[in-house]
Amino acid sequence: MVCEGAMELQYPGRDELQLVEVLHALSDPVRLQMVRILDREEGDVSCGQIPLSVSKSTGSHHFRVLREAGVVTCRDQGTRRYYTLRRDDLDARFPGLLDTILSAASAEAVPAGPRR
Amino acid sequence: MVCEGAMELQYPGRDELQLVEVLHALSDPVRLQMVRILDREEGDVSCGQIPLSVSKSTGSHHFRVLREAGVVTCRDQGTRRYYTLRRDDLDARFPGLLDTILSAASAEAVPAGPRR
DNA sequence: AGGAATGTTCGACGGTCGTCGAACGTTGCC
DNA sequence: GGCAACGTTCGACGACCGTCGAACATTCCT
Repeated sequence: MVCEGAMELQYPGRDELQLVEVLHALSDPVRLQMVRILDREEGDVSCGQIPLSVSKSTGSHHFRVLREAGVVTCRDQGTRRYYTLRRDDLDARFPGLLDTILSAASAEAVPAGPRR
Repeated sequence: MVCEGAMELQYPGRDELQLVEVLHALSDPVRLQMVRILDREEGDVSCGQIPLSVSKSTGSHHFRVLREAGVVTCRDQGTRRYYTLRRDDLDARFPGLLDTILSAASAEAVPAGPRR
């Protein structure tokens, strides 16, 4: 849709971030992958730019979960919706959490060849 | 039961820990609370010693999830089963993850009265 | 205006999850 | 031996989750 016209998308404020919600949002392989890409790309990534292993609608759903958990924000530009990691808010509320999880994800993601 | 006699309980080895599984295990309020208590008590905690907000069987179920995700180990002694956080393994595989999450949980857990 | 591109929403589906009480197996103590 | 304490297992239940295709809304381009 990239719609909602006058009203903004809803997501929790910095002080409303719930640890359990964030952990749950990141405990899905697809969503974790999304977050890793958002991390690498330094924001400004739209749905279509990410090579998703699921359908369009499923991808949209996962982005919504991330948004409602407070992990990402989005901003519309033309027909695209760009997502951004809420680094500052996450760091402020749960210091080090995002980085640690991203590091853990990288450390684990050694598909075939530990040292290369 | 506190049984299984000749065979040990199954749980993943250090190198088999999956980030997504760990995050999922910790994304439940009851389980996160369990882990927080195990952290404070420095291991050696049995089911019955924890003030659970759920029934006995549900508590047992959650401990199993934690164990199968590789977050805790257990050891039987008499009629009791003592659980322990797998700190070393978690730290080795996902450095800082456990501490960061525990800190985040503490930081967040200020029910009514930020500074007290 | 018309059409293409992008992303959301809406059922619908199967599977998993969290919860419980009841039944059971172990262990330890009278 | 018998009984109480402890924790697990077994259905069962409702709720939620991940997935999809189809339909829709918005924007942009020609």
